[in-house]
Amino acid sequence: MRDKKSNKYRATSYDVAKLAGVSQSTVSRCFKSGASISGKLREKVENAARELNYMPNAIARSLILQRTGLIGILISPSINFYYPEALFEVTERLKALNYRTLLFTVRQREDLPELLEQLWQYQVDGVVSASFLEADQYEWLVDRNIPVVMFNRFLEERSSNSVWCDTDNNIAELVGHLAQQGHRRLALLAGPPTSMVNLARMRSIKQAAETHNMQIVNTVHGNFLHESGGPALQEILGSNTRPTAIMATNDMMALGAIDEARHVLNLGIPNDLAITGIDGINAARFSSYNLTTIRQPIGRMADAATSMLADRVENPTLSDEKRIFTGALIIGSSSTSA
Amino acid sequence: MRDKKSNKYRATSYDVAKLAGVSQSTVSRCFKSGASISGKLREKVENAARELNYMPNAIARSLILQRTGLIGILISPSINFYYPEALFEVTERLKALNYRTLLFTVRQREDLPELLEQLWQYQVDGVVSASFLEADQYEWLVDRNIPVVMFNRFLEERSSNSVWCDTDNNIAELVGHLAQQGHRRLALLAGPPTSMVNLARMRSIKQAAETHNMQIVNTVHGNFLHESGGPALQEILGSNTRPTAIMATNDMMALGAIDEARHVLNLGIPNDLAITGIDGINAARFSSYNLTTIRQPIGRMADAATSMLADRVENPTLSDEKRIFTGALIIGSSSTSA
DNA sequence: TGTTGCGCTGCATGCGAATGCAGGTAGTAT
DNA sequence: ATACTACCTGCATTCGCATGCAGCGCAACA
Repeated sequence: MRDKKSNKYRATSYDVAKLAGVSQSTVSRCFKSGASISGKLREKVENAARELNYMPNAIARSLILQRTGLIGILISPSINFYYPEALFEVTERLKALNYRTLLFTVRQREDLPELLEQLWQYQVDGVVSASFLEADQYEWLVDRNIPVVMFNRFLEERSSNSVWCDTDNNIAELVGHLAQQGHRRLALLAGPPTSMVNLARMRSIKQAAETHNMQIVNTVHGNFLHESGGPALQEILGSNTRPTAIMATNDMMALGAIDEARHVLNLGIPNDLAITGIDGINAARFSSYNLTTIRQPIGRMADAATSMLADRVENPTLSDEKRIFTGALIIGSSSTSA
Repeated sequence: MRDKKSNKYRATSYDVAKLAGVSQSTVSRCFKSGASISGKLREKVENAARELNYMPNAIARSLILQRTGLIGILISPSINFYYPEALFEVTERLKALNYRTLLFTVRQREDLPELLEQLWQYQVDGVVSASFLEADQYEWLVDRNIPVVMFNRFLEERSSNSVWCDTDNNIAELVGHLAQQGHRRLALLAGPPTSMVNLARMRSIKQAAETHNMQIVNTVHGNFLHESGGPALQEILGSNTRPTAIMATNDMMALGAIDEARHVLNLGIPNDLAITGIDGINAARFSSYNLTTIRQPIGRMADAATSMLADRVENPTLSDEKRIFTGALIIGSSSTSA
């Protein structure tokens, strides 16, 4: 045992008990809300605790309570990149619910198995996943009694707790807007074919285009980053049938395309070419771009995810729930001249 | 005790021991690297563990080892906003060193005392602070034997472990560049007067301006966000002596100023007005802006911070160290016509 | 065959706090 | 004064794993 005299020694509830002249149980009860303890003793304990710099050891408490108060967050770089506020929103809301955030970053699918094991070893009370997560990995956690909420994702194969933004209607509205502007030939600036968000958005766009009798003359895949917008635009415009409007499945690529169009190809946006995005990232509002896009209600989604998760930590028998939000169409000058 | 038959029961080392026909200590040793255990028993234990889905409980292990493997990260929104990769870099490097990240977001100074208590209660092995942290709060942690590394900050009052980017020389170079372009009158688009980063940058700019015999005609404070760049620009241009160049103390405000200049005031950048930033954020490279700026080596800084911290967790007696990096001047078209 | 030594294994205990239960005290009612 | 509550408090145990120490078996050596 380390020297109790040393200023580095960390006082335990026993030390406080001895100094206050009470038992360890009394000290413990003193730090637990709603416990029965008399005013006199409480004061003595609190004084002793203050003198010794005592605070309860959350690790020891977790061991006996079978609850750590830790929530694991799985997050891929992209979500933090496009919605840097999302992680903060989730963490702050978890804190308000008295949970702490154990952060795990997920670059690639292969990282997951090890991360899941760490979640399990650290006894997290629940998991928010804002990254890939296969159905069987979801199940792996559920089997171990760890509630999971998927953020901005859901599983096709089975029910799951998830928070999702359904942009179908917004996209239909957006395509309608382009049709109204006289556009008949679209090109799709898509993201990675492996991305669920990308696929869902592509599907909606295709469907809406059909409804409005618009032709999708070309589909090119980028990687969701700004730098992939330019090359993709070049490829789109290099083919035989030129579109009059380009719909990107995220904002960043749309910005890249706008930059390429204006500064490399000397095209006027929106007069020579209309460009739209989806996400509603911050930079889309900058007046250099003023991008037409669809904004997702990230704050409300974070709220939903954390409260759903907390409910399931309290009551593990709750069945799965999917909360679906809708976005907001934002018409900017990248698709309409003022 | 929960029903062992239930599929929700979590096996302990005792369960594995019983199934494998060995003692609990043997199971424990089997999961510890470098422990003495014979091949035969190891195999038996591993089979039993697999059958029961057993993995060691990191919480119980932490209790006895007096080490949690948790590193607390204090981070304010702004750093994640300007360098969304920083948090990921730090977390991934910590993971490589076998530490987990306990994330705490810091909106305001007042949040800190409570967060520090949580760090202490959760027995973190160390702390990376990429947010405000007063000298006495730093001391509070050090007193409790928790090593701390400041990221992109340091303390004036006392020595500390910190990783810092000294942009003095870069700023001198940048001012020299503006002088060479013929600029004589500068304005300062500063950040919050409470921000340490902002103050350091302001000081360097003033000093360099003096060296080059340039006049700082005006200093206006924004809040480091894009939206504060426009109003600040208006205020700067509204005063009597107009500058020919504006130096912002971060990129985001510089972009806001450029947008305002071009799209509201119809000024040509850089011909009517040169604008520069500092940070080297992603958007600064977008060809709509092509901002002249100073880029900080965030990846290397993250590397330095995590390895410094790990060293101090292993060896608490190591004295404080300050690692200072330098940035890189990036000349863009916001300060020179092509 | 007896002895020494090494390498494993198990026993017992401890990490720090929470809690069921028993016992104790004070206050109220009879 | 006695009985009965109600309210506190302390004892002892528990959570799951790590580890010092003792004991045991086996091999090598004399």
